[in-house]
Amino acid sequence: MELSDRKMKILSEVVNNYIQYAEPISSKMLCSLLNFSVSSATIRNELAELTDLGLLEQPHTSAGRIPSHLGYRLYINKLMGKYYLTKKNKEHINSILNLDEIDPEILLKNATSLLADMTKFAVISTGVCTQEDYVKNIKLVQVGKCTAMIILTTSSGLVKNKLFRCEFLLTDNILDRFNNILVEKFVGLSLKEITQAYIQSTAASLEELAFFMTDVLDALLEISELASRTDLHFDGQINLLSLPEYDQQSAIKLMNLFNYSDDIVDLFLMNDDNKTHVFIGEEMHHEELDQSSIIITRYVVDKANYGIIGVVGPTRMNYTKLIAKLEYIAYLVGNKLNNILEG
Amino acid sequence: MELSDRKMKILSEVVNNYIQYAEPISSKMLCSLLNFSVSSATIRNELAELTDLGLLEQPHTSAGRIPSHLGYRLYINKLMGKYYLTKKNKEHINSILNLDEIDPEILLKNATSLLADMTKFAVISTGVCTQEDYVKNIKLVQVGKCTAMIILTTSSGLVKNKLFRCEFLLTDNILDRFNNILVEKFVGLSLKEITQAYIQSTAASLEELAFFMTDVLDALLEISELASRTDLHFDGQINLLSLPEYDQQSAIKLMNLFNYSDDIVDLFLMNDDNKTHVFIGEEMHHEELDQSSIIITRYVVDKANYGIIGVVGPTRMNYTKLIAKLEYIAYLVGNKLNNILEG
DNA sequence: ATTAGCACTCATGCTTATCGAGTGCTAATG
DNA sequence: CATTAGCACTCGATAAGCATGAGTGCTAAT
Repeated sequence: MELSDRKMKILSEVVNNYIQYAEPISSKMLCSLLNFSVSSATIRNELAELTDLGLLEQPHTSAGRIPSHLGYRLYINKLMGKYYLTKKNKEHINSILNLDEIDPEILLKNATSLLADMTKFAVISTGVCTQEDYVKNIKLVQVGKCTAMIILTTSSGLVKNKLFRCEFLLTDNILDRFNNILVEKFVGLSLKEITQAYIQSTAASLEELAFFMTDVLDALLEISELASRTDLHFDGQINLLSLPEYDQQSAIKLMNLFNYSDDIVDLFLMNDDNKTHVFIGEEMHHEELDQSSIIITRYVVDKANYGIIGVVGPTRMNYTKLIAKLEYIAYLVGNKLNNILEG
Repeated sequence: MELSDRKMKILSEVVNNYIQYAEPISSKMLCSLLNFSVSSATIRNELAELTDLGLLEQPHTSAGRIPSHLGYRLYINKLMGKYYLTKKNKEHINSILNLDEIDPEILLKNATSLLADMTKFAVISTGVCTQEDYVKNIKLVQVGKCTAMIILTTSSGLVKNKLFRCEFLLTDNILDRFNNILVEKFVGLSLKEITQAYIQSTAASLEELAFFMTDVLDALLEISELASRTDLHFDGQINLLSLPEYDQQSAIKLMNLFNYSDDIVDLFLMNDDNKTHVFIGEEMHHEELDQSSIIITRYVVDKANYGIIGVVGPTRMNYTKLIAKLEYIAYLVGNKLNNILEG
C-alpha cells in the first residue's frame, strides 16, 4: 500500500514536531506549518486516515496526533533525511577521541562517555567482538615479594592484566621459568580452549612443578575468562532521569535492565550486519523499553573484529542527528582500533 | 539542659518509628507503643515541649511528629543502641570479601558494591590515602611491536599500569635499558615530586637518549599522576531512586553531586580521625543533601595508610544497623589491605 | 476533493465541600 | 503539680462540580 505524497509529508511533520516538542500536534498547527493550500479540515481528513492505518495515535479524543510506533518505523525507513554533522561537531569529537590512547578499553570508555555527553541519553558499547580470539602472548612481571602480574595479549588487540600472589618468594628466575612454560603451553590457543579442565590437564603434565604453579594457572584461567567475556561499557544513564517520558518507576526499571545486562546484550546482538539499526519501543518486546528506542551500529576494526555501540533514549528522539553522531563516532573508533591493532 | 528519661524514650521512639515507616507518628500511637501508664494527652504535652526544644517537627498542624535534624543528632549521639551483626550477615560479608583478591583497587570496588547491595543506599569509598606515597618500583613490559606496559608500584601497595606506544620497534634490550634508567632516576621519589618539570629536567640529563624516551616518560608522568590522585569508588546510586524521600529532581541533583565529585570529596575529608561519623542533612550545608545523611568511617591499613568509606542515604535511615555493617566492612578491608601490603 | 460550520469530547484548572486524623488548650481530678 | 478527659480547631487529602478551550468528527454545501 502506497501513501500519497501529502500523507507522507504530514506524517513526517507530525514526527518532527513531536520529536521537538513532545506534544500532540493539531490539524490547525500542521496546516500553518506545511503551507499546503488546503484547510485544516482537509488535514483532519488525512489525519483520520493515517490514524486508521495505525500510523498515528491520539492520546484522547480531543487531542492532536502523535506518531505510533508504526509511524516512527515508516518515518525511519522512508521519510527521514540524512543529517550531516557540522564541522564544529566533528572537531569536538575528534579532539576528544584523537588522544593517543592505545588501550582499547579506555578508548571505548571515552567514546561511550563522549557520546552520552553529546546525546544526553544513555549509551552502551561492547568491547571488540571477535570470532576466534587467541592468546598472542603472556608475560609475568614481579611486583612484590610474593606477588606478580600476569599480562595476557590477544589477537584482537586486547591487553588484560591481573595481580596474583604465590605462597613462596618469587625471583626473576622462577618467574621466567613459569613464563616460558605458559608461553609454550598456551600461546596460540583460542581463549575458549582455556578451561578449568584444560588447565588441570596442563598442570598434570608439569609433574612436580604443578604444585608451585597453581596460583599462576588460576590467575591465567581467570584472566582468560575475563578476556573472552566481551566487556560492556555504560554511560549517561542518569541523563534519562531528566526526560519527561520517564517517571521514577520506569527509570528504575530501565536502570535495572542495564545493570542485569544479559537482556540488553541479547538486544544488542540483534544487530547482525554492519548497518545501523533502529529498534522502536514495542518492537523490542521488553515492557521496560516500550517508551524507548535503541539505535545501534557496529564499529568495524577489520574483517574479523568489530564491536557494537548504541544509544538508548526515548522513542521521541532525534533519529537523524543521533544516527549521524553515532555513526561518526563508530567510524572513528573502528579506525582507531584498527591502527592500534596494526601498530 | 537535661531531658527527662521519659522525653528521651519518646524521642527515641519517634525516631525509630520514623526510620521504619517514614510517617509522622501520633501521640496516640506512641502511647500504645510505649506502654507507659499515661494517656495520650500527657504524651502530647511532652511532644509539645520536645517540639519547642527543636527536637521534633510537625509537617503541618494536624499531623504527628517527626524528628528534626537536632532530634536525629541527639538520637545518634546519646540514644541509639549498638547493633550487632548476625552471624549470617558476617558470613555473607566474609564470603564475598575473603576472596583472595590482592589488587587493592578491586578489593575496594567489591567492598563498595557489597555495601551498596546490603544497605540499598549509595556508597562511596576512597582508595588508600597515604601521607607520602613514593615509587617502589617501575617495570616495563613489551606487549606489542611498538607498545609496552609501564607498571608502577608504590609504597602504599598501589599497582598501576598503563599502555604506551613508541615511534620505533621495541626490543627486550631497549626496554631493559629504559627500565634501568627509570628505576635509577625515579625509584624512591615521592609521587608528588614527579612533575612535568622534573620529567623534563630528567630527560635533559639523558642527552641523546631523551628523544627515544619521551613516550615512556610521558607515560610515567601520567601514571604517577594517576597513582597520586586518590581514586573514588561509587556504587548503588540507583538505589536512591526508589526511595520515597527523593523525587526525580532531588535524585538528579544528588547524582550530579556524585558525578562532579570534588564537593563530595571535601565532605569526606571532614572525617579526620578513626571514628565513625554521622553527618545529618542540613549540617552539611549542601542544599542537595538536606534530605540525606552520610555515615563515614575509616578503614585503617596501618599507621600511615587509611582510606574512607561511607554510606549516603536518606536522613531517615537505620543508623545502628548501617554503622554496624559499615564498620565491619571497613574493618575487614583494612585488615585485608594490611595483609596485602605486608605480604 | 475540499471546506465551512457546528456539535461533541475530554484534559485541565479552579472552586467548594466533606472527612478525619491529630493537635492544643482548658478545666477537672487525685 | 502531674495527669487527663473533653472538645474545638486545623489542615491535608479526596472527591465532586463546573467552566474553559483545544481539537476532533461529521455533515452538507461548493
